[in-house]
Amino acid sequence: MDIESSTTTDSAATGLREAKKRETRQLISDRATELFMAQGFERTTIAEIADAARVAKKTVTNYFPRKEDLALDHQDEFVTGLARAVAAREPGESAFVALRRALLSAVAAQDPVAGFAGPEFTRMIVESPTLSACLRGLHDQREEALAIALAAATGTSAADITPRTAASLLAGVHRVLFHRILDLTLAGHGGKEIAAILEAEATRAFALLEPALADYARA
Amino acid sequence: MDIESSTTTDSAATGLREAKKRETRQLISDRATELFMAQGFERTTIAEIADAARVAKKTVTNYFPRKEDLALDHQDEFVTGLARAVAAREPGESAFVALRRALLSAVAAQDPVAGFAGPEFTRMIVESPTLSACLRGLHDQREEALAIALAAATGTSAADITPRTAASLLAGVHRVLFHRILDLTLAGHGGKEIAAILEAEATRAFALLEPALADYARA
DNA sequence: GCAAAAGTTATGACGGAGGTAAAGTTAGAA
DNA sequence: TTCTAACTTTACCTCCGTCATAACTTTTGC
Repeated sequence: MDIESSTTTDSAATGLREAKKRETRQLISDRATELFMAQGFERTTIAEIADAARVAKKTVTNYFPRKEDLALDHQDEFVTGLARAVAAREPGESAFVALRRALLSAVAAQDPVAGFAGPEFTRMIVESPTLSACLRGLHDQREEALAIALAAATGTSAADITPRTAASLLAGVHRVLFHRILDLTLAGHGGKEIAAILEAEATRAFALLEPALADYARA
Repeated sequence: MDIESSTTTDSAATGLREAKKRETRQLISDRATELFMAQGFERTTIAEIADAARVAKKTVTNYFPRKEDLALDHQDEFVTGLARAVAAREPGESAFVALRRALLSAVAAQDPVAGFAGPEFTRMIVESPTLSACLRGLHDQREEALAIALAAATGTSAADITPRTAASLLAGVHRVLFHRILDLTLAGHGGKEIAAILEAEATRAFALLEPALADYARA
């Protein structure tokens, strides 16, 4: 899922114009990704991307208002992931258990949203201060969405300190493990190897938090 | 303490140049703060600040490489605060107890580093995406420094998942309460009132985490 | 005590991101 | 076919952050 809500529509509108729009957008995104991977995010200018895609500079910034939007996709899926895991938890399951299960299955599936993004993509992000800052913002939004979900699940106000603290703790564990995957990816480890390491470490990390939140927000 | 380590020296070096340097730096900082408060961070250009301080544009960016540096001072104190609290904990005291004590005393003292920065300053930060992103980065650095301190305190590697997770949890609580102070400041509450609210909420927030980390890194 | 050298500071000029306005072009409707 | 609305393009602008250059203060050699 992309940033724009328009992509949630089923491309039902009369095809030709919409189709060309999609193509143009995808073309720009592809060329941008290629250039970012090849020469880094900061070293790539919007003008270069526009030239590579054979469009005007303004067309690029029209589809992607900020340069970071060209690199970080699936933002909405990332931001809402934890909140959705809590909302979809099984009866009798606590938020803690649901989020631990979500992380372990994401690790087992080597889900890009959990941090399995490949060495080039990972290097692109950590080498760019702009993208790193953007990623921090996404983690923040994710925690905020989780706090709202926890407030709803426990029948408390979203301004209350308890759901906000719980969200911070739970999202914090996810964030630590996310960055652990990034670190291991940069160290040259393969996906399967990382998944094996992470399964053990995630279990330990959640075990540390378990005494505090094992029963919080039980459905 | 400022960003530059040069300010740690006692201004012993031959006076004239150093003195003028200090004066110029302070003058720029003062004019910048005035303008930021009056018309907001994003709406203030470096050229305006330079004009107000009667110096060249480049002189401003020479002292303050990035625009954010003009607004956010005391960065080092903020970043190292939690790690220092752990390093200076009393014998028999756990990291959890030391950090709870540090927060409660900072709240009682209405310490700016804890978030008591006044309504204008607070509004300046939250209304500026740039400054908000910068603040997120500082929180991140603070957590990282805490992780290193906890690894040292427990005799584990800084790459280990346990100190990193513990740092995330403890710094997370501090971050939630920091933003709570910001929210209450923006809502128009006074410092004493906020301190009273925060004392109760901080106690609750730490109580939530206590079962997990009460004995972690006991000195 | 003086002059040259060395390091530091301020200055003007430049590249890139992001935004606005107006004109040209193309898809879809009457 | 013709008109309307949208998307793309062009040109221009502001502003941040960096590069090479000029001016100054302190230090060093004589």
